[in-house]
Amino acid sequence: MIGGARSGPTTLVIVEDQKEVREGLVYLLGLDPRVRVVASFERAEGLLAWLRTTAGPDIVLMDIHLPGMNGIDATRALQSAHPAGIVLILTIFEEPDTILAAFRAGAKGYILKNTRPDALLEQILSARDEGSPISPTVARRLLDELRRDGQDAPAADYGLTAREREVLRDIVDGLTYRELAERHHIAGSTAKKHMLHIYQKLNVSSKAEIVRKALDERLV
Amino acid sequence: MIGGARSGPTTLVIVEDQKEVREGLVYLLGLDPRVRVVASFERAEGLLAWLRTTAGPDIVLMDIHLPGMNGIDATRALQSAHPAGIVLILTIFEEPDTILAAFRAGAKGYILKNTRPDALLEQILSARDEGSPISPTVARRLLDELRRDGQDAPAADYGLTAREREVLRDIVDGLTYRELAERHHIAGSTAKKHMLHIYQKLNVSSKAEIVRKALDERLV
DNA sequence: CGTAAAATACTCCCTTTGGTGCATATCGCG
DNA sequence: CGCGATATGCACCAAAGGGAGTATTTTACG
Repeated sequence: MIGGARSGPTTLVIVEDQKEVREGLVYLLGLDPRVRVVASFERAEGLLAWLRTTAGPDIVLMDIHLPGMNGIDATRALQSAHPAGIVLILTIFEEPDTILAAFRAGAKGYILKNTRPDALLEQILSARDEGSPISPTVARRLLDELRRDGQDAPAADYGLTAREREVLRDIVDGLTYRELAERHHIAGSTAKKHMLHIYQKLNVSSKAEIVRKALDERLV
Repeated sequence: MIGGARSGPTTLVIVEDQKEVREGLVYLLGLDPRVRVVASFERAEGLLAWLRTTAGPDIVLMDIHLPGMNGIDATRALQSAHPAGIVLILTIFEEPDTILAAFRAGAKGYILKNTRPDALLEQILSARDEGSPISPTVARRLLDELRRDGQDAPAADYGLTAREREVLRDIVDGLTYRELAERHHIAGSTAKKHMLHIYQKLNVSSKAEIVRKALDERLV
């Protein structure tokens, strides 16, 4: 079982097609007694076949560019077969799309190959303890991408005044003009007047429409 | 100007209320010639005041729990005054809400105080080069939170009937009972009757509330 | 200082909505 | 078959909402 109870050092598997890099990693990681590389593969298919007959390692270090099945598809396959398994992407690629795809596939971390050896080891160990090691460059890409996703609305504010935005918020919260008036210590008729202005600016004519529009366009 | 062209070492400012920690950081970071701590404050207000009279540093290390203005509000203020400035949160707190709030406020990185000194320095330097250093533990929280955001609709349907869901969709689209009735070839009073049932099932009492609830809980 | 925009407030009028009660038709299921 | 849930419909009423007009005070800005 991948990710099962450990005894002794954290067990690793490496999937990396370049022989020198693969052997370099095996050697390098072999120097530290806290981890133990139990297998390495140059193709993802090799790992998947191996896992059908053997207890899985604690962590898989996965390259992305591989002959045959790529690292992201392999991650997805691994996750669906062993949901508790920990896959860390270890690559030189940092395209936003690739990064997002990796995490969507279930990768727990994304480390760049230019990471210093001692830092690499720390990152790998952190993954075993419920962490998600992500190289700073990768993290920035990821945040940028998610920020764009989340909002990026050019914030069409329709020329609403500060007061009108306040009123709008309360309406979206379901308040009547009377309740709204009490909360802001103004007359109900004034609250209504503000709303009428908002209606004109947003080109709608009922509370239901305005709530929909405000939520859709994130005016609140 | 924060984040402006550098000459020589990366300049840092530290905002941290605990005297020992602050002085420890100043000392520790002072050992490396690649960075230079140009100021430190125990309150965010001090930093903001200082920035009004002085050219800003490359990077601000910001604690979250501070007397007076907290680190997240300070980050927001800093970002709105100096959009190019780089703020790294340096704290012991790792609550998902706090983490999200920090990034939404404009923080570029989020480092935990238990980070080893040499790693801390690497992280700080990576931020200057378009990176976003994020401690593994924090990254995991962030990914979990963002994953949750995207999907997870337990789809509470409140026992609505098929007809009621139809009516609900139209109401969310901003139709009046009359328009809705025409569209479905039923009487307006019937449309209203359906809505009254929906009100009871969802425990609300106005179109505005139902639109809000339907959109919030993805009932449409 | 003067002007324009914004915020405040009221009146009148009509429409829509929310709430209640009552009634009929249909359908599925035990 | 009869029961309950669903869908349909109407009447009535009070509350809220939408629209138009007018007017005073505050605030912002050149």
